[in-house]
Amino acid sequence: MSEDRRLMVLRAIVQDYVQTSEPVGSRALVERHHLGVSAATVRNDMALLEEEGLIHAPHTSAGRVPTDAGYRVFVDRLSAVKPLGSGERRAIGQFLEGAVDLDDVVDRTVRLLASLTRQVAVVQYPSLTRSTVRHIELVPMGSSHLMIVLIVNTGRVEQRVVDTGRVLSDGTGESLVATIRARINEVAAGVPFTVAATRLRRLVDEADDADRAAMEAVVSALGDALVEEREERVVLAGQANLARAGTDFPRTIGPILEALEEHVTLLRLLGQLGDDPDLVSVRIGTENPVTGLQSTSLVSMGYGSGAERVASLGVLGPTRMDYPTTMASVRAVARYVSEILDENQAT
Amino acid sequence: MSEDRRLMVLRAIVQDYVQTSEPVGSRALVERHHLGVSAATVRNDMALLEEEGLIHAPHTSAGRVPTDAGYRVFVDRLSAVKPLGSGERRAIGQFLEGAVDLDDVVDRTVRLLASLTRQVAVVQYPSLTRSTVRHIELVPMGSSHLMIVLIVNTGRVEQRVVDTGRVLSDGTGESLVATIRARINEVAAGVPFTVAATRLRRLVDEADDADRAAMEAVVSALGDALVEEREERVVLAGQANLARAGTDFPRTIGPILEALEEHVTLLRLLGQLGDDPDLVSVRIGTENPVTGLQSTSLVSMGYGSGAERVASLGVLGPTRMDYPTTMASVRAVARYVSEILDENQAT
DNA sequence: TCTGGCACTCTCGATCGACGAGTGCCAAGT
DNA sequence: ACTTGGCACTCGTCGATCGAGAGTGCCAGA
Repeated sequence: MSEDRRLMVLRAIVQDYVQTSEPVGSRALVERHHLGVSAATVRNDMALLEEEGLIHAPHTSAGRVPTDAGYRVFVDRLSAVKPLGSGERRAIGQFLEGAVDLDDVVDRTVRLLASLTRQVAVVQYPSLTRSTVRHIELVPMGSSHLMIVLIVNTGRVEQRVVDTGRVLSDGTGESLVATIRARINEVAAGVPFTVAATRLRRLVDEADDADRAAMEAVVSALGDALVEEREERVVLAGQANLARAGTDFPRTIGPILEALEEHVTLLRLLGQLGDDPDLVSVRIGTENPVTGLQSTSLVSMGYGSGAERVASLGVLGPTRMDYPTTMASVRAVARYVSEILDENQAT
Repeated sequence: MSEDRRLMVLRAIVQDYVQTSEPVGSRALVERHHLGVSAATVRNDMALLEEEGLIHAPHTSAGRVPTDAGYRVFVDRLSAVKPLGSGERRAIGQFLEGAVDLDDVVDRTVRLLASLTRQVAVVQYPSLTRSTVRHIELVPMGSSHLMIVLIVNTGRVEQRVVDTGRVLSDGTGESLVATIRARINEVAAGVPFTVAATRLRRLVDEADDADRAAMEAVVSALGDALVEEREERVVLAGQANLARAGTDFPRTIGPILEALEEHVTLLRLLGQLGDDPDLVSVRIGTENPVTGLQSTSLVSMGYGSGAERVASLGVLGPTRMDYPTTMASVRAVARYVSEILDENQAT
């Protein structure tokens, strides 16, 4: 009853099932994989694997299918992340090269991931809270309004219009804007967002009475940009891949699409990465708390400029998925995007 | 053989079919609609309608289903846009109120449309080419790089980083930036984009030799923002609604989802509006050239601040769709969004 | 021109049986 | 203590058959 062989059998089952998408029986197994034993032996092993809850028979007289736990063991102990071919590496580079914009980078990334893995790709925008302020620009609009443009080290840009409640188009107004601009950049530029937020708050207290109202308006708008849930965004691509694979996927396309429209829950999901930020995280089927995604697996990884991971990206597909290859793609893309952000950062 | 009655019959067929999604027979028709005639008479009318190509029988002994041409007649001659309830109007207002951003407006709009119509919603970002420049800001980054922030009257903001090829952090560099900023805003602010583009180009020629290179870099980056296909963007929501309606929709969910990922073709589609920009445009089934969307109808309308329509929005659903209600929703949302943009414009 | 009646056509769903895949278990072999 | 071939058994799948029901087309009469 060698435990090793049982795991080999599990591995073979997963591989075959992923490839054929049909329950795999003992006979087929011994034919396709040269385990040195007979079908009967494999059947015994299968019975044990089933007892352990790693595989499962849809009905009495069908082959076996891996359970979520089975996939888990496969991912953790029976497979290695398969390195990408050089062609694919090159394709990634070419596809992401020449993005002009953070928006553009994110857009290309999500499409690339989707076409690479033929699954649904999910990319989170670099989070503001984990970034640093690069510059804050104030642009007067109309007589009393001010547009605040916030530029972050990841290249992300947010803007907001506030009413300062006083005339800005005359001489004193203009110098006020200049003063505020200088002040806030002085304390905030190059500083992590969380720190900047508190420093800015202090700035309001120090302001002259005359300028306080305007300063207050600007600072609280900046604060909003952080608190607001909108600051966290995800982008999807490849939903069509859910339909492909014909009837393969459960009839549950509806619930999945619905779950994908709940960006808030998606973000929460992406946020829960494994411990090591440099490792690909895999969440399989029911390991995943979100209703509607319990027949899917999420393969994700953090990315970001510098050492910090500022956001995550990943792909979502049926639990019956080619994990080694998918993991390789996700990892490669995450690394590449990180590099690109690094370059932009250096700029 | 009164033509009028025949059209009444067509209308009844469309209405019933939309509601039940099952082919409608002569008996059911006379029962549900009090046309003052017998089933046999209706059958004769149906035979004629079929000859005209307005309805069609899936098989010998089933009821009739409207053809694309039948829906067309229904939309053009047999239905009025059904005004929205006051509750719905209020809901639209509440949902769109409090958007902080153009991104936010677009995002809320697309979600609103999707949930209102229970179909796939499509919203195009206000096109740059049809907008006017509000302000252009230059922010030095690092020693020789410049971030250009372009603010448009619709509230849209684009940014781009260029390398000017000379040091900007010293005194002369700073004054150079100030000069360029002043110059370009002088000629471009408040001006339609197309005009601004040519004026800016001229500015390069007039520049001092010393400053020309920097000016050139800035202007050509601004030009890029226009030419680039990226400048046109669409946002989708409600894909899950395709799956809802169970098997109702053809098995063609896959192709539809694929077509929806081709943003370029979607944009072209949205671009082809009817003549009157204030009217809802309806494209039914095969009237639509895009492969994969030929079993769907697109209900769309332009929107935008001021008199000009700067972009379109709409919904996409099965040809078997409640046209009057959908058209009402699309029109209401388009108008509301236009209002909001107007307000922002005024700001 | 409309209407009731009637024969005809076709789809849909249920039933049934043969087939085949795959298992579980047992007894024998190593 | 494992492994293996054999064998009976279980079920799901596939195809054919059949009846019911819905809907039509057409005709003859009002």
